[in-house]
Amino acid sequence: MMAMHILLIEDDIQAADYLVSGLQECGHVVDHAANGDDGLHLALTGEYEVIVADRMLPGRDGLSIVRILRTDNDNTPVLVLSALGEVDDRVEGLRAGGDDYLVKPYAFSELQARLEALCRRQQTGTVTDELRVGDLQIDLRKQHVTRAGQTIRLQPREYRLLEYLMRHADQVVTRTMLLEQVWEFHFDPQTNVIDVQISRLRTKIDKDFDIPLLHTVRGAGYKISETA
Amino acid sequence: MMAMHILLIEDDIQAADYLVSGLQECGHVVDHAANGDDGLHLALTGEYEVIVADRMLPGRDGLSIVRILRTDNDNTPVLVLSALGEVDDRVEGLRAGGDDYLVKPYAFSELQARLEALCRRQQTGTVTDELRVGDLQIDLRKQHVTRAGQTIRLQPREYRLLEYLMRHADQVVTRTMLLEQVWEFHFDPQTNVIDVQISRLRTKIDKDFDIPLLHTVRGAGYKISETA
DNA sequence: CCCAAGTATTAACATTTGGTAATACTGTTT
DNA sequence: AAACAGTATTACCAAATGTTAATACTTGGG
Repeated sequence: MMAMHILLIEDDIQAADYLVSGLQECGHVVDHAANGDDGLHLALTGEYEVIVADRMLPGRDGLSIVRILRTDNDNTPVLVLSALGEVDDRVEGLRAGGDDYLVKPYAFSELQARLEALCRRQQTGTVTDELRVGDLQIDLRKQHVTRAGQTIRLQPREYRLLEYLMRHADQVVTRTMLLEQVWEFHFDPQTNVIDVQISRLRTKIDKDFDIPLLHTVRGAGYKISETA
Repeated sequence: MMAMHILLIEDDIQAADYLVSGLQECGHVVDHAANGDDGLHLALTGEYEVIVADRMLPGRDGLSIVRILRTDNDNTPVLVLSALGEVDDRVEGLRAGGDDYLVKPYAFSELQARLEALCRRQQTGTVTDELRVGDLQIDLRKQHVTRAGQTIRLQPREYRLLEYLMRHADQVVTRTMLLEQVWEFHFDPQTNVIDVQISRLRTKIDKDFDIPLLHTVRGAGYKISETA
C-alpha cells in the first residue's frame, strides 16, 4: 500500500492518538486537527489523498466539512467516523458521493481497508491528477488552479474551458470543438459566448503575468502554450 | 419502415412537390412549408418524427430553425438539405447533434435512408416518448409538458424534477433520491432547495387545476399520482 | 498603406437557480 | 388542547452565465 497524506479530524484525544500512531506505523503522513474549523481549514489548504473526520465535532461536524469541500469542487475522499446511533440519512448520501463512513467501534484493519479503497477509487478515476503549461497548473482532483504558485479562482465554465484547453496544450482548439466539448452545444448559438468567456479567462490567467499562455490562432481558434 | 410524420421546409416548388410525392408514396404523412417562418411555426407546434429543411430559405434559413428548436429543448431530428458550396462550419456541427445534412443533388434513396437512420437513432434513445399521469403529460422528445391539453412552461430543473417524479409515478420518491438523481448532489446541501423547487413546480402543474397530482408523503418524500 | 474580416474588451442586462428566512399550515403525540 | 416536527409558501438576494452591443485592436491581402 502506498504511503498517503492523511488528514485526521477528531476531537477525542485518545482516539486521535491511537489513529495517528497506527496510521504512521503504516507509513502514512498524518496531520491532525482537533476541531471542525481547524480541520476544514487544513482540508481546504492542504494536499491530502484522503480525509478522516469524526461525525460529531466541536464547531463544525464532519458532514458539514464534506459539504463545504464539495461546494468548493474539492473531491478529496472523506471517511466519516460515526458513533452507533448517530448515523442519519445524510451519511447514507455520502456513500454515493464516493465517500464512506465507518461506525464506531471499528477494527483498525477495517479502517485501513476502507482508506485504501477510497484512494484506489480516486486514482482509477483520473490517470494524471494535474495538468501543467509553464507555470500554470491545474490540480484536477481539487479543481484548483494556480499560476506561479498563486491561486486563481475560476467559475465552473471557466474551469471547464481551461481544462479542455490544457488537455490539448500546444494544439489548436477550434470554436466548434469548444462549443461541443465545453458547452455541449451541438448547434451554433450565433453569439460570441466563446469570445466573451475566453476574454474572462484571459483576465484571470494572463493579465497579471508577463508571458501570455492563451494565444489566438487567427482564423482557427485558440491554443494554450508556453511558446507563442 | 414505419410511416412517419414529416415536416418539409423547402421553397423550391419543384423540389418540394417531388419530395412530397416521393415521401407520400413511401407511406409517410408530409406537411410542407414554403418558407422558414411558416416552417418554424409548424415545427414548434406540430408533432413530427423528423424535419427536412432546406439550408437556404426565404425569411429564416434551415440552420436558424435548428438553433431555435434546440434552444427550446425540442430534439426533433432535422435533416438539412444544402446545395454544394453552401456547406459551412455549422453544418458540420449539426452531425454531432444527432442531426444530418445532405448535399444537393442527392438520390431520393439516400434521403430515405438518412431519414430512417435519424428516426432509429431517436427511437433507440427513448423507449417511450411520453409519460402520463392523469391529464398531465410529458412529451419527452420535445420536453414539452401539458396538463388538460394546456401547455405548461417549465424551467430546466423543474422539468428534470417532474420527469423523475413521473418516471416513478405512484411511487414515493425520497428527498435523497431527488438530490442524487435530479440535482446530482451526493451530499446534503442542508438547505430547503427541494422544498422550494417542489413548491415552484406545484404552482405550475397543480395550482390552476382541481385535482392535485403532486402529493406529499409525510416523513418520506413526494409522490406523483392520480389517486391521493 | 488601407481596408475588411477576425478578434478583444467591456459594460449592461436577463435568466436560471440556489440560499436564506419569515411565516403559516398540518398531522402526530402527549 | 397544546406542543412539536414536518412541510408549504413566499419574497428577496446573490452567483453563474448567456446575450447584446458598442468600441477598439490586429492582421493580412490588395
